[in-house]
Amino acid sequence: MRIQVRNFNLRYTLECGQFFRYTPHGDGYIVQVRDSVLWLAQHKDALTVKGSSRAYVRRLLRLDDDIHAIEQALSGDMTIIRLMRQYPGLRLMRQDPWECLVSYVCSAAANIPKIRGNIQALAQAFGKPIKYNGETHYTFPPPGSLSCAETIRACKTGYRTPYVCRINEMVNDAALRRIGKLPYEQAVERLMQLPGVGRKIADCVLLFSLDHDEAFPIDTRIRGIMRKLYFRNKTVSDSRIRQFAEQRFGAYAGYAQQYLYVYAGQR
DNA sequence: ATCCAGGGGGATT
DNA sequence: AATCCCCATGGA
Repeated sequence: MRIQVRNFNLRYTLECGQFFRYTPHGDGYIVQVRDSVLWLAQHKDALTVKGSSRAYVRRLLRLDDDIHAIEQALSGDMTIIRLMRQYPGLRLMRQDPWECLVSYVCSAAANIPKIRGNIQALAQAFGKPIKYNGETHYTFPPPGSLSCAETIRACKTGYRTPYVCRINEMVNDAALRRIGKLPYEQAVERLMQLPGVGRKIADCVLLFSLDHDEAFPIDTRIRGIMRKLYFRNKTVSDSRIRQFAEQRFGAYAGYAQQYLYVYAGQR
């Protein structure tokens, strides 16, 4: 199945650090989300999809986002505009909220290869096997199923293990959807009530799975590049950075953040 | 506010 | 082979 796309780049979108369950395969990628396994490849403005529907992929990759409106909204900042031209087609994704939450709780004080290992191991230990193209993949376990602490710990989640365990009994898909519908600050507050979820992880979940494009996750990489670009390398608190981002980038601060993140990453 | 434990992985010695 | 460093959160 094919989808015509515009202003979209699959590689930038999958590899920019927001999403963990993809593997290069052939001239495309195998992508896993909750219970789905699909294969995606891009040639020019044609996206080829196997194993999923057009509607599902449009939703996952936010193909209906109005890039021009986003560019317009961020046009007050030449750095961001330049980065949007440098990485054309880099989109935020709309991940599964539960899988995104668990992934980012595991991400605390970790790095991308380690997080990928955690998620893969959790899926293998708790998920259901599914065949795709003769290969066995594993679904991501639903809320309520991550209850055995020892098994979770064996997935090398370390001190995050009790967080995963408790979150597993504190939320479900419907609760996350409801949180996502709250105004941004209230949603942050609610997510931060979960153990192991601080401001950064709350912002990641809101941005990458719950359509809160105003969220601006601040990790060390973003902190560093923000200081360098906007604070003359001076030490500034996260709340100052957040305040600056809010007034400079506004409703699409999260998009700005993702461009800054890749930019800061490759040097 | 400031400090530091925590687990695992990578780099350095 | 031992040691150092990184890192988001939570608790002291």
